[in-house]
Amino acid sequence: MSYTIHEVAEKMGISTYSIRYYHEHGMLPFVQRDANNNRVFEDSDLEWLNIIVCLRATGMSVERIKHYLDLAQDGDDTVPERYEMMKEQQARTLQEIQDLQQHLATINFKVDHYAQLMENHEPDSFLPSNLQQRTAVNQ
Amino acid sequence: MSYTIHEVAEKMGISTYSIRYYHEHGMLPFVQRDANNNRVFEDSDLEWLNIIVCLRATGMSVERIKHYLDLAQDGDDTVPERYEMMKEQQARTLQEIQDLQQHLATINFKVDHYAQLMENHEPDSFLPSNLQQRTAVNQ
DNA sequence: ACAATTGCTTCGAGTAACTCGAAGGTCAAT
DNA sequence: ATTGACCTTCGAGTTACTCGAAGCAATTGT
Repeated sequence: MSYTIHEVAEKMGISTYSIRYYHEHGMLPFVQRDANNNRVFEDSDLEWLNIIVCLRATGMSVERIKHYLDLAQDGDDTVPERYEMMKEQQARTLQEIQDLQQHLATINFKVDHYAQLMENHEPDSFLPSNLQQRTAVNQ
Repeated sequence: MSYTIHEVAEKMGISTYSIRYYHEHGMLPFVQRDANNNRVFEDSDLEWLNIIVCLRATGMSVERIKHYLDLAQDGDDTVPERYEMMKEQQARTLQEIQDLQQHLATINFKVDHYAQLMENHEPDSFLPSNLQQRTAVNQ
């Protein structure tokens, strides 16, 4: 089964621009061209793209991903380095999830606070303190 | 208590460059200057910066954050809009956490796979399928 | 007392990873 | 025959930093 760039973009939830960008940067080395020079994607290319999307979404740079994919093409000698890269990415992602949960708590607090304000028609008593001091004219 | 830009950077875990960037873009409207034109940060400025860091880390653009902070300075009439913004950010962050957890599962799988390979000194049988077909020379 | 160091400043250029528009080729359908 | 739907490349634009250079002020070492 083969796909156009738009079908792939749809399937993977990224833009055609990104896909071309990844291809131009050597991250999709097996993508073929048809008679009109259009890119032709196979299921195996989608597997590669899936890895790319996963690593990008978890904060690995395009350059590092390229390196990882190059390692994968260099055979089993590179398994230890790939292992280290994935361990690092695992740790980074765990940390990122924790950070986001912390930030989410902050946002939840804001949401609840504003909801209360709107329910009670009370003035905002939880503004950063300098707003109360320095822009008292607004109160 | 007041702080230098380096102290703030340390405290907040961001670079001095970012802090200057936020200040230049009107997101830290209350930061003062000393006799030598150096920025002087108060605890109240740290509260603002805390919000900025939280919203940036959860994917809000600098422009939107600026708008949110402007709303906060415009008084209680803007509470409903701020509420909507935080609801949106809440949803976005929940989604982002879910996505990351999914990606983490993919990475965990890779880590385990490589760990097994290294333990058993076996060739990699889980490469994306085109690597096995098209670069069989490496095996 | 004077030079060196430290720490801040602004300004302008550079970077990563897209993002987009323009100009153009191919093909199916009206 | 031309319209429209896709695809292409190329080059410029965008966001959010990131950095280096040049300069000023206060402190520190000799």
